[in-house]
Amino acid sequence: MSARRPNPNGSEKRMIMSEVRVRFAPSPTGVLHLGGARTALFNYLFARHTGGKFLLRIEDTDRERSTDESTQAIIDAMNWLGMHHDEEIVYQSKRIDAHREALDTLIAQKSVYKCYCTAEDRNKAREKAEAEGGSYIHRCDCRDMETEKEEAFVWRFRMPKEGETVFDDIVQGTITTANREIEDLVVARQDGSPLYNFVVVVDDAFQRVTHVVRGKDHLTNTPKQIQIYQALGLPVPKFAHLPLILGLSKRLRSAGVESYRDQGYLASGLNNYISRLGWSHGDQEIFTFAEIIEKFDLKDVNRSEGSLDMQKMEWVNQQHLQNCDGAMLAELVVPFLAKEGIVVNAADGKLLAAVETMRARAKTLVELAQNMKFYFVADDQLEFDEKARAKFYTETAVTYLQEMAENLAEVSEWTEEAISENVNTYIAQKGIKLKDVAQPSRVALVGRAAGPGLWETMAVLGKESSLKRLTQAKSE
RNA sequence: GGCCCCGUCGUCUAGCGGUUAGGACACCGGCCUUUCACGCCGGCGGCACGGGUUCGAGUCCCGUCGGGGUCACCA
Repeated sequence: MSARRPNPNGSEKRMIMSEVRVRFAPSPTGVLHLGGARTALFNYLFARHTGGKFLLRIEDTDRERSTDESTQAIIDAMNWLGMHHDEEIVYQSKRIDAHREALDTLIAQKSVYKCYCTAEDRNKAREKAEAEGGSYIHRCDCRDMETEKEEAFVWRFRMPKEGETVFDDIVQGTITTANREIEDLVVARQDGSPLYNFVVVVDDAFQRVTHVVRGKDHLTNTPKQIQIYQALGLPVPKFAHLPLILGLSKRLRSAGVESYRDQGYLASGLNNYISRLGWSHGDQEIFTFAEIIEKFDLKDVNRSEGSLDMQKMEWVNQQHLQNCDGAMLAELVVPFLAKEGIVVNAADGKLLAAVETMRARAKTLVELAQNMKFYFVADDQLEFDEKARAKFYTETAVTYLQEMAENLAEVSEWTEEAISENVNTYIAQKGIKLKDVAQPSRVALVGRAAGPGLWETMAVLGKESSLKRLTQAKSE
Protein backbone atom coordinates (compact mmCIF):
# COMPACT_ATOMS: atom_id res chain seq x y z
CA MET A 1 0.00 0.00 0.00
CA SER A 2 1.32 3.35 -0.87
CA ALA A 3 0.24 6.96 -0.67
CA ARG A 4 1.45 9.13 -3.45
CA ARG A 5 0.05 12.47 -4.41
CA PRO A 6 -2.33 12.02 -7.27
CA ASN A 7 -1.68 13.94 -10.42
CA PRO A 8 -3.53 17.19 -9.73
CA ASN A 9 -4.39 17.84 -13.34
CA GLY A 10 -7.28 15.45 -13.52
CA SER A 11 -9.14 16.75 -10.49
CA GLU A 12 -8.70 20.41 -11.37
CA LYS A 13 -10.15 19.94 -14.78
CA ARG A 14 -13.20 18.35 -13.27
CA MET A 15 -13.62 21.19 -10.81
CA ILE A 16 -13.96 23.64 -13.61
CA MET A 17 -16.58 21.54 -15.29
CA SER A 18 -18.92 21.04 -12.36
CA GLU A 19 -19.69 23.21 -9.39
CA VAL A 20 -18.02 22.28 -6.16
CA ARG A 21 -20.42 21.19 -3.45
CA VAL A 22 -19.06 20.43 -0.01
CA ARG A 23 -20.75 19.87 3.30
CA PHE A 24 -20.10 20.03 6.98
CA ALA A 25 -22.00 17.26 8.74
CA PRO A 26 -21.77 17.50 12.52
CA SER A 27 -23.72 15.34 14.89
CA PRO A 28 -25.45 17.61 17.39
CA THR A 29 -24.19 15.95 20.53
CA GLY A 30 -22.22 18.80 22.01
CA VAL A 31 -20.51 22.07 21.26
CA LEU A 32 -18.49 22.94 18.17
CA HIS A 33 -14.92 22.52 19.33
CA LEU A 34 -11.85 23.75 17.49
CA GLY A 35 -11.33 20.52 15.57
CA GLY A 36 -14.87 20.61 14.23
CA ALA A 37 -14.59 24.29 13.52
CA ARG A 38 -11.50 23.66 11.45
CA THR A 39 -13.19 20.92 9.46
CA ALA A 40 -16.10 23.24 8.81
CA LEU A 41 -13.70 26.04 7.93
CA PHE A 42 -11.75 24.02 5.39
CA ASN A 43 -14.98 23.01 3.73
CA TYR A 44 -16.17 26.58 3.75
CA LEU A 45 -12.90 27.95 2.40
CA PHE A 46 -12.79 25.40 -0.37
CA ALA A 47 -16.37 26.21 -1.37
CA ARG A 48 -15.83 29.96 -1.38
CA HIS A 49 -12.46 29.70 -3.06
CA THR A 50 -13.90 27.68 -5.90
CA GLY A 51 -17.18 29.55 -6.09
CA GLY A 52 -19.01 26.41 -5.02
CA LYS A 53 -21.61 25.66 -2.37
CA PHE A 54 -21.13 25.06 1.31
CA LEU A 55 -23.83 22.80 2.69
CA LEU A 56 -24.79 21.94 6.22
CA ARG A 57 -26.22 18.63 7.30
CA ILE A 58 -27.14 17.77 10.85
CA GLU A 59 -26.52 14.11 11.55
CA ASP A 60 -29.10 13.70 14.26
CA THR A 61 -30.10 10.08 13.78
CA ASP A 62 -28.68 9.16 17.14
CA ARG A 63 -31.77 10.38 18.96
CA GLU A 64 -30.42 9.61 22.39
CA ARG A 65 -27.43 11.87 22.13
CA SER A 66 -28.68 14.54 19.74
CA THR A 67 -30.24 17.72 21.06
CA ASP A 68 -31.77 20.80 19.51
CA GLU A 69 -29.70 22.99 21.81
CA SER A 70 -26.57 21.45 20.42
CA THR A 71 -27.74 22.00 16.85
CA GLN A 72 -28.36 25.64 17.64
CA ALA A 73 -25.03 26.00 19.43
CA ILE A 74 -23.20 24.67 16.38
CA ILE A 75 -25.06 26.97 14.02
CA ASP A 76 -24.45 29.95 16.30
CA ALA A 77 -20.77 29.17 16.49
CA MET A 78 -20.50 28.87 12.72
CA ASN A 79 -22.35 32.12 12.21
CA TRP A 80 -20.08 33.86 14.65
CA LEU A 81 -17.06 32.58 12.76
CA GLY A 82 -18.60 33.86 9.54
CA MET A 83 -19.25 30.49 7.94
CA HIS A 84 -22.67 30.84 6.42
CA HIS A 85 -24.07 27.81 4.70
CA ASP A 86 -25.81 27.74 1.35
CA GLU A 87 -29.17 26.12 0.73
CA GLU A 88 -31.36 24.61 3.40
CA ILE A 89 -30.01 22.63 6.28
CA VAL A 90 -30.56 18.93 5.79
CA TYR A 91 -31.61 17.07 8.91
CA GLN A 92 -30.70 13.47 8.59
CA SER A 93 -33.55 12.42 10.87
CA LYS A 94 -36.02 13.74 8.31
CA ARG A 95 -34.71 11.57 5.54
CA ILE A 96 -35.73 8.16 6.85
CA ASP A 97 -37.93 7.54 3.81
CA ALA A 98 -35.03 8.09 1.45
CA HIS A 99 -32.83 5.86 3.57
CA ARG A 100 -35.48 3.16 3.54
CA GLU A 101 -35.77 3.43 -0.21
CA ALA A 102 -32.05 3.04 -0.66
CA LEU A 103 -32.08 0.06 1.62
CA ASP A 104 -34.85 -1.51 -0.45
CA THR A 105 -32.70 -1.08 -3.51
CA LEU A 106 -29.83 -2.89 -1.83
CA ILE A 107 -32.16 -5.65 -0.66
CA ALA A 108 -33.71 -6.03 -4.10
CA GLN A 109 -30.37 -6.42 -5.79
CA LYS A 110 -29.06 -8.66 -3.03
CA SER A 111 -26.26 -6.30 -2.12
CA VAL A 112 -27.18 -6.94 1.48
CA TYR A 113 -28.07 -10.07 3.37
CA LYS A 114 -29.66 -10.94 6.66
CA CYS A 115 -27.14 -11.76 9.34
CA TYR A 116 -28.44 -13.63 12.37
CA CYS A 117 -25.25 -13.57 14.38
CA THR A 118 -25.69 -12.38 17.94
CA ALA A 119 -23.40 -10.17 19.95
CA GLU A 120 -22.16 -13.28 21.74
CA ASP A 121 -21.33 -14.95 18.43
CA ARG A 122 -19.26 -11.97 17.39
CA ASN A 123 -17.49 -11.59 20.70
CA LYS A 124 -16.56 -15.21 20.67
CA ALA A 125 -15.20 -14.96 17.17
CA ARG A 126 -13.30 -11.82 18.04
CA GLU A 127 -11.73 -13.35 21.11
CA LYS A 128 -10.68 -16.34 19.12
CA ALA A 129 -9.15 -14.19 16.39
CA GLU A 130 -7.27 -12.10 18.89
CA ALA A 131 -6.02 -15.15 20.72
CA GLU A 132 -4.57 -16.35 17.46
CA GLY A 133 -2.90 -12.98 17.02
CA GLY A 134 -4.92 -12.01 14.01
CA SER A 135 -7.39 -9.23 13.49
CA TYR A 136 -11.10 -9.65 13.69
CA ILE A 137 -13.18 -9.06 10.62
CA HIS A 138 -16.74 -10.22 10.76
CA ARG A 139 -17.32 -13.29 8.64
CA CYS A 140 -20.12 -15.72 9.06
CA ASP A 141 -22.23 -18.24 7.21
CA CYS A 142 -25.25 -15.98 6.99
CA ARG A 143 -23.89 -14.42 3.82
CA ASP A 144 -24.30 -17.60 1.85
CA MET A 145 -27.32 -19.01 3.61
CA GLU A 146 -30.04 -20.22 1.28
CA THR A 147 -32.98 -20.21 3.65
CA GLU A 148 -34.26 -17.48 5.90
CA LYS A 149 -34.65 -17.90 9.63
CA GLU A 150 -37.29 -16.61 12.02
CA GLU A 151 -34.68 -14.88 14.17
CA ALA A 152 -33.49 -11.39 14.87
CA PHE A 153 -31.17 -10.16 12.18
CA VAL A 154 -29.36 -7.12 10.76
CA TRP A 155 -28.70 -6.14 7.17
CA ARG A 156 -25.08 -6.62 6.24
CA PHE A 157 -23.47 -5.33 3.09
CA ARG A 158 -22.01 -7.90 0.74
CA MET A 159 -18.44 -6.63 0.28
CA PRO A 160 -16.38 -8.01 -2.57
CA LYS A 161 -14.01 -10.63 -1.24
CA GLU A 162 -11.23 -10.02 -3.68
CA GLY A 163 -9.55 -7.13 -5.37
CA GLU A 164 -8.91 -3.75 -3.86
CA THR A 165 -10.65 -0.44 -3.40
CA VAL A 166 -8.59 2.54 -4.50
CA PHE A 167 -9.17 6.25 -4.31
CA ASP A 168 -7.10 9.38 -4.73
CA ASP A 169 -7.41 11.43 -1.60
CA ILE A 170 -6.69 15.08 -2.27
CA VAL A 171 -4.58 15.42 0.82
CA GLN A 172 -3.63 11.87 1.75
CA GLY A 173 -2.68 10.67 -1.72
CA THR A 174 -3.66 7.36 -3.25
CA ILE A 175 -5.22 5.06 -0.69
CA THR A 176 -5.44 1.40 -1.57
CA THR A 177 -7.30 -1.09 0.57
CA ALA A 178 -7.50 -4.82 -0.02
CA ASN A 179 -11.16 -5.78 -0.09
CA ARG A 180 -10.53 -8.73 2.17
CA GLU A 181 -9.68 -6.15 4.87
CA ILE A 182 -13.13 -4.63 4.64
CA GLU A 183 -15.81 -6.40 6.59
CA ASP A 184 -19.43 -6.88 5.66
CA LEU A 185 -20.58 -3.91 7.66
CA VAL A 186 -24.05 -3.61 9.10
CA VAL A 187 -25.98 -1.22 6.93
CA ALA A 188 -29.30 -1.27 8.77
CA ARG A 189 -30.99 -2.80 11.75
CA GLN A 190 -33.87 -5.22 11.43
CA ASP A 191 -36.40 -2.41 11.64
CA GLY A 192 -34.71 -0.73 8.68
CA SER A 193 -33.06 2.03 10.69
CA PRO A 194 -29.85 2.72 8.84
CA LEU A 195 -26.33 3.02 10.21
CA TYR A 196 -23.76 5.70 9.64
CA ASN A 197 -21.68 4.42 6.75
CA PHE A 198 -24.82 3.84 4.78
CA VAL A 199 -26.75 7.04 5.46
CA VAL A 200 -23.72 9.21 4.91
CA VAL A 201 -23.54 7.85 1.37
CA VAL A 202 -27.23 8.27 0.68
CA ASP A 203 -27.27 11.81 2.06
CA ASP A 204 -24.05 12.97 0.42
CA ALA A 205 -25.43 11.74 -2.86
CA PHE A 206 -28.75 13.46 -2.16
CA GLN A 207 -26.97 16.75 -1.55
CA ARG A 208 -24.88 16.14 -4.65
CA VAL A 209 -21.69 16.55 -2.67
CA THR A 210 -18.70 16.60 -5.00
CA HIS A 211 -15.93 16.69 -2.40
CA VAL A 212 -16.09 15.04 0.98
CA VAL A 213 -13.76 17.03 3.21
CA ARG A 214 -13.57 15.60 6.71
CA GLY A 215 -11.23 14.51 9.48
CA LYS A 216 -8.74 11.75 8.87
CA ASP A 217 -10.52 9.63 11.45
CA HIS A 218 -12.92 8.80 8.61
CA LEU A 219 -10.21 7.50 6.33
CA THR A 220 -10.93 3.84 6.99
CA ASN A 221 -14.64 4.38 6.44
CA THR A 222 -14.01 5.62 2.96
CA PRO A 223 -13.46 2.33 1.11
CA LYS A 224 -16.62 0.96 2.73
CA GLN A 225 -18.56 3.97 1.57
CA ILE A 226 -17.13 3.75 -1.92
CA GLN A 227 -18.41 0.20 -2.19
CA ILE A 228 -21.85 1.39 -1.15
CA TYR A 229 -21.80 4.23 -3.68
CA GLN A 230 -21.01 1.71 -6.37
CA ALA A 231 -23.67 -0.73 -5.25
CA LEU A 232 -26.22 2.06 -5.37
CA GLY A 233 -24.97 3.22 -8.76
CA LEU A 234 -24.14 6.65 -7.38
CA PRO A 235 -21.24 8.84 -8.49
CA VAL A 236 -18.32 8.60 -6.07
CA PRO A 237 -17.24 12.03 -4.82
CA LYS A 238 -13.65 13.13 -4.30
CA PHE A 239 -12.27 12.82 -0.81
CA ALA A 240 -9.98 14.99 1.25
CA HIS A 241 -9.08 13.75 4.72
CA LEU A 242 -7.68 16.42 6.97
CA PRO A 243 -4.98 15.71 9.53
CA LEU A 244 -6.30 15.73 13.07
CA ILE A 245 -5.39 18.20 15.75
CA LEU A 246 -3.33 16.56 18.45
CA GLY A 247 -2.26 17.54 21.90
CA LEU A 248 -5.55 19.03 22.86
CA SER A 249 -5.70 18.90 26.60
CA LYS A 250 -8.99 17.71 28.01
CA ARG A 251 -9.95 21.28 28.83
CA LEU A 252 -9.00 22.55 25.38
CA ARG A 253 -10.69 19.59 23.74
CA SER A 254 -14.03 20.14 25.39
CA ALA A 255 -14.00 23.91 24.97
CA GLY A 256 -16.44 25.12 22.36
CA VAL A 257 -15.85 27.92 19.93
CA GLU A 258 -18.11 30.15 22.02
CA SER A 259 -15.79 29.81 24.98
CA TYR A 260 -13.00 31.28 22.88
CA ARG A 261 -15.37 34.04 21.85
CA ASP A 262 -16.05 34.70 25.53
CA GLN A 263 -12.35 34.73 26.23
CA GLY A 264 -12.09 37.65 23.86
CA TYR A 265 -10.84 36.09 20.68
CA LEU A 266 -11.84 37.68 17.42
CA ALA A 267 -13.55 35.49 14.86
CA SER A 268 -10.99 36.54 12.27
CA GLY A 269 -8.15 35.71 14.65
CA LEU A 270 -9.55 32.30 15.46
CA ASN A 271 -10.15 31.54 11.80
CA ASN A 272 -6.65 32.65 10.97
CA TYR A 273 -5.11 30.49 13.65
CA ILE A 274 -7.00 27.28 13.02
CA SER A 275 -6.61 27.60 9.27
CA ARG A 276 -2.85 27.63 9.70
CA LEU A 277 -3.00 24.30 11.51
CA GLY A 278 -2.32 22.00 8.61
CA TRP A 279 -2.42 24.60 5.92
CA SER A 280 0.04 27.29 4.92
CA HIS A 281 0.70 29.79 2.21
CA GLY A 282 4.45 30.31 2.05
CA ASP A 283 5.68 32.20 5.08
CA GLN A 284 2.55 34.27 5.59
CA GLU A 285 1.15 34.16 9.11
CA ILE A 286 -1.55 36.78 9.23
CA PHE A 287 -4.51 36.63 6.89
CA THR A 288 -7.82 38.42 6.74
CA PHE A 289 -10.75 36.10 6.19
CA ALA A 290 -11.01 37.25 2.58
CA GLU A 291 -7.34 36.54 2.09
CA ILE A 292 -7.62 33.00 3.40
CA ILE A 293 -10.51 32.37 1.04
CA GLU A 294 -8.46 33.74 -1.81
CA LYS A 295 -5.35 31.72 -1.02
CA PHE A 296 -6.74 28.51 0.43
CA ASP A 297 -6.48 25.33 -1.55
CA LEU A 298 -6.97 21.74 -0.44
CA LYS A 299 -3.83 20.73 -2.25
CA ASP A 300 -1.80 22.87 0.15
CA VAL A 301 -3.08 20.99 3.17
CA ASN A 302 -0.49 18.94 5.07
CA ARG A 303 -0.65 15.27 5.85
CA SER A 304 0.90 15.54 9.30
CA GLU A 305 -1.18 16.40 12.32
CA GLY A 306 -0.54 19.47 14.42
CA SER A 307 -1.29 20.65 17.89
CA LEU A 308 -2.58 23.80 19.47
CA ASP A 309 -0.20 26.44 20.72
CA MET A 310 -2.22 28.83 22.84
CA GLN A 311 0.55 31.42 22.93
CA LYS A 312 0.68 31.60 19.19
CA MET A 313 -3.08 31.71 19.06
CA GLU A 314 -2.98 34.72 21.34
CA TRP A 315 -0.35 36.38 19.22
CA VAL A 316 -2.38 35.85 16.06
CA ASN A 317 -5.41 37.29 17.81
CA GLN A 318 -3.37 40.28 18.91
CA GLN A 319 -2.36 40.94 15.33
CA HIS A 320 -6.01 40.95 14.35
CA LEU A 321 -6.75 43.28 17.24
CA GLN A 322 -4.14 45.67 15.85
CA ASN A 323 -5.50 45.49 12.33
CA CYS A 324 -9.15 45.70 13.23
CA ASP A 325 -11.11 48.77 12.18
CA GLY A 326 -11.43 51.16 15.12
CA ALA A 327 -15.19 51.55 15.08
CA MET A 328 -15.55 47.80 14.76
CA LEU A 329 -13.19 47.16 17.63
CA ALA A 330 -15.06 49.64 19.81
CA GLU A 331 -18.27 47.81 19.08
CA LEU A 332 -16.70 44.46 19.85
CA VAL A 333 -15.30 45.55 23.18
CA VAL A 334 -18.56 47.04 24.48
CA PRO A 335 -19.98 43.75 25.82
CA PHE A 336 -16.67 42.96 27.47
CA LEU A 337 -16.68 46.37 29.13
CA ALA A 338 -20.18 45.65 30.31
CA LYS A 339 -18.87 42.58 32.09
CA GLU A 340 -16.47 44.91 33.86
CA GLY A 341 -19.41 47.02 34.94
CA ILE A 342 -18.80 49.74 32.37
CA VAL A 343 -21.70 50.78 30.19
CA VAL A 344 -20.70 52.75 27.10
CA ASN A 345 -22.16 53.40 23.72
CA ALA A 346 -20.14 51.91 20.87
CA ALA A 347 -20.20 55.22 19.04
CA ASP A 348 -18.92 57.17 22.05
CA GLY A 349 -16.00 59.31 20.95
CA LYS A 350 -14.15 58.67 24.17
CA LEU A 351 -14.48 54.93 23.67
CA LEU A 352 -13.11 55.19 20.16
CA ALA A 353 -10.14 57.21 21.36
CA ALA A 354 -9.58 54.93 24.34
CA VAL A 355 -9.52 51.87 22.10
CA GLU A 356 -6.80 53.43 19.99
CA THR A 357 -4.59 54.04 22.99
CA MET A 358 -4.95 50.52 24.33
CA ARG A 359 -5.25 48.14 21.41
CA ALA A 360 -1.52 47.52 21.08
CA ARG A 361 -1.50 46.43 24.71
CA ALA A 362 -4.06 43.64 24.56
CA LYS A 363 -4.13 40.12 23.19
CA THR A 364 -7.84 39.61 23.68
CA LEU A 365 -10.96 41.69 24.03
CA VAL A 366 -11.09 40.66 27.68
CA GLU A 367 -7.67 42.19 28.24
CA LEU A 368 -8.60 45.22 26.23
CA ALA A 369 -11.71 45.81 28.33
CA GLN A 370 -9.88 45.28 31.58
CA ASN A 371 -7.08 47.60 30.57
CA MET A 372 -9.51 50.29 29.40
CA LYS A 373 -11.72 50.21 32.43
CA PHE A 374 -9.82 53.04 34.14
CA TYR A 375 -10.94 55.53 31.52
CA PHE A 376 -14.57 55.06 32.45
CA VAL A 377 -14.77 54.54 36.19
CA ALA A 378 -15.68 57.44 38.44
CA ASP A 379 -12.56 59.31 39.50
CA ASP A 380 -12.99 58.42 43.14
CA GLN A 381 -13.65 54.80 42.26
CA LEU A 382 -10.38 54.20 40.46
CA GLU A 383 -8.78 50.94 41.53
CA PHE A 384 -5.14 51.10 42.44
CA ASP A 385 -2.29 48.69 42.21
CA GLU A 386 -1.13 49.12 45.79
CA LYS A 387 2.46 48.23 45.05
CA ALA A 388 2.65 50.87 42.37
CA ARG A 389 1.03 53.44 44.58
CA ALA A 390 3.39 52.69 47.44
CA LYS A 391 6.37 52.94 45.15
CA PHE A 392 5.54 56.13 43.29
CA TYR A 393 3.44 58.19 45.69
CA THR A 394 6.35 59.70 47.54
CA GLU A 395 5.86 62.94 49.37
CA THR A 396 7.69 64.96 46.74
CA ALA A 397 5.98 63.22 43.88
CA VAL A 398 2.57 63.94 45.29
CA THR A 399 3.53 67.59 45.63
CA TYR A 400 4.58 67.62 41.99
CA LEU A 401 1.24 66.18 41.00
CA GLN A 402 -0.63 68.93 42.85
CA GLU A 403 1.47 71.59 41.14
CA MET A 404 1.06 69.93 37.76
CA ALA A 405 -2.68 69.92 38.23
CA GLU A 406 -2.68 73.58 39.12
CA ASN A 407 -0.72 74.41 35.97
CA LEU A 408 -2.80 72.16 33.77
CA ALA A 409 -5.92 73.89 34.97
CA GLU A 410 -4.76 76.83 32.88
CA VAL A 411 -4.79 74.82 29.65
CA SER A 412 -7.75 76.00 27.61
CA GLU A 413 -7.56 73.67 24.64
CA TRP A 414 -7.20 70.16 26.08
CA THR A 415 -5.07 68.44 23.45
CA GLU A 416 -2.07 66.17 23.65
CA GLU A 417 0.17 68.98 22.39
CA ALA A 418 -1.10 71.52 24.88
CA ILE A 419 -0.87 69.08 27.77
CA SER A 420 2.62 68.08 26.80
CA GLU A 421 3.74 71.68 26.46
CA ASN A 422 2.26 72.63 29.81
CA VAL A 423 3.88 69.77 31.71
CA ASN A 424 7.21 70.28 30.01
CA THR A 425 7.18 73.93 30.96
CA TYR A 426 6.45 72.95 34.54
CA ILE A 427 9.28 70.45 34.85
CA ALA A 428 11.66 72.87 33.17
CA GLN A 429 10.84 75.58 35.68
CA LYS A 430 11.11 73.09 38.48
CA GLY A 431 14.43 71.79 37.22
CA ILE A 432 13.22 68.20 37.30
CA LYS A 433 12.90 65.51 34.67
CA LEU A 434 9.84 64.03 33.08
CA LYS A 435 10.90 60.77 34.71
CA ASP A 436 10.30 62.31 38.10
CA VAL A 437 6.61 62.88 37.43
CA ALA A 438 5.73 60.36 34.72
CA GLN A 439 5.16 57.26 36.78
CA PRO A 440 3.49 59.03 39.69
CA SER A 441 1.18 60.69 37.17
CA ARG A 442 0.42 57.42 35.52
CA VAL A 443 -0.47 55.78 38.79
CA ALA A 444 -2.73 58.69 39.63
CA LEU A 445 -4.45 58.62 36.26
CA VAL A 446 -4.53 54.91 35.46
CA GLY A 447 -4.16 53.25 38.83
CA ARG A 448 -1.23 51.21 37.59
CA ALA A 449 2.38 51.76 36.60
CA ALA A 450 1.63 50.63 33.05
CA GLY A 451 -0.47 52.30 30.41
CA PRO A 452 -0.48 54.45 27.32
CA GLY A 453 1.52 57.63 26.94
CA LEU A 454 0.71 60.31 29.48
CA TRP A 455 -0.44 62.93 27.01
CA GLU A 456 -2.83 60.67 25.21
CA THR A 457 -4.07 59.24 28.46
CA MET A 458 -4.97 62.68 29.75
CA ALA A 459 -6.39 63.80 26.46
CA VAL A 460 -8.74 60.83 26.33
CA LEU A 461 -9.59 61.02 30.01
CA GLY A 462 -10.59 64.67 29.68
CA LYS A 463 -9.52 67.71 31.59
CA GLU A 464 -11.83 67.38 34.52
CA SER A 465 -11.01 63.75 35.30
CA SER A 466 -7.32 64.23 34.74
CA LEU A 467 -7.10 67.12 37.17
CA LYS A 468 -9.26 65.37 39.70
CA ARG A 469 -7.12 62.25 39.62
CA LEU A 470 -3.87 64.17 39.90
CA THR A 471 -5.21 66.23 42.74
CA GLN A 472 -6.59 63.35 44.74
CA ALA A 473 -3.18 61.69 44.93
CA LYS A 474 -2.03 61.49 48.54
CA SER A 475 1.17 60.06 49.92
CA GLU A 476 0.93 57.40 52.61
C1' G B 1 -2.58 -6.93 17.84
C1' G B 2 -4.30 -6.33 12.14
C1' C B 3 -4.83 -2.47 8.57
C1' C B 4 -3.78 2.66 7.32
C1' C B 5 -1.42 7.49 7.86
C1' C B 6 2.36 10.65 9.70
C1' G B 7 7.75 12.11 11.51
C1' U B 8 12.13 19.60 9.55
C1' C B 9 13.96 23.98 15.83
C1' G B 10 9.74 23.10 22.23
C1' U B 11 5.23 24.53 18.81
C1' C B 12 3.09 25.97 13.70
C1' U B 13 5.55 25.64 9.19
C1' A B 14 8.74 26.83 4.10
C1' G B 15 11.42 23.23 1.40
C1' C B 16 9.34 19.68 -3.68
C1' G B 17 18.05 16.02 -5.53
C1' G B 18 22.73 20.71 -5.18
C1' U B 19 20.03 25.95 0.36
C1' U B 20 25.30 28.80 5.18
C1' A B 21 18.04 24.28 5.95
C1' G B 22 14.11 29.99 5.54
C1' G B 23 9.91 32.25 8.38
C1' A B 24 6.49 32.64 12.74
C1' C B 25 5.19 31.84 18.15
C1' A B 26 7.73 31.08 22.68
C1' C B 27 12.50 31.96 25.11
C1' C B 28 17.21 35.05 25.81
C1' G B 29 19.90 39.67 24.72
C1' G B 30 19.76 44.78 22.71
C1' C B 31 17.46 49.26 20.52
C1' C B 32 13.29 52.66 20.90
C1' U B 33 11.10 55.10 25.37
C1' U B 34 7.67 58.96 30.46
C1' U B 35 5.94 53.10 32.16
C1' C B 36 3.86 48.81 29.83
C1' A B 37 3.02 47.19 25.25
C1' C B 38 3.75 47.65 19.92
C1' G B 39 7.82 47.92 16.63
C1' C B 40 12.97 47.06 15.13
C1' C B 41 17.83 44.37 15.50
C1' G B 42 20.45 40.05 17.18
C1' G B 43 20.83 35.11 19.64
C1' C B 44 19.45 30.06 21.11
C1' G B 45 17.43 25.92 18.70
C1' G B 46 15.65 21.27 13.89
C1' C B 47 15.82 17.47 9.08
C1' A B 48 13.93 10.61 14.68
C1' C B 49 17.62 6.53 13.66
C1' G B 50 20.01 2.91 10.31
C1' G B 51 20.77 1.18 5.59
C1' G B 52 20.59 1.90 0.42
C1' U B 53 19.91 4.80 -4.77
C1' U B 54 22.84 8.99 -6.63
C1' C B 55 28.60 12.67 -8.39
C1' G B 56 25.28 14.73 -4.59
C1' A B 57 19.79 13.40 -0.13
C1' G B 58 15.59 17.06 4.63
C1' U B 59 13.93 15.86 -0.30
C1' C B 60 13.72 9.02 -3.65
C1' C B 61 13.55 3.46 -1.76
C1' C B 62 13.73 -0.19 2.44
C1' G B 63 13.94 -1.18 7.58
C1' U B 64 13.80 0.35 12.86
C1' C B 65 11.86 3.46 16.38
C1' G B 66 8.26 7.07 17.73
C1' G B 67 3.31 9.38 17.18
C1' G B 68 -1.73 9.14 15.42
C1' G B 69 -6.18 6.98 13.29
C1' U B 70 -9.32 2.80 12.80
C1' C B 71 -11.10 -1.99 13.73
C1' A B 72 -19.81 -0.98 16.82
C1' C B 73 -26.56 -3.17 15.60
C1' C B 74 -22.32 5.55 17.46
C1' A B 75 -21.80 9.39 14.18
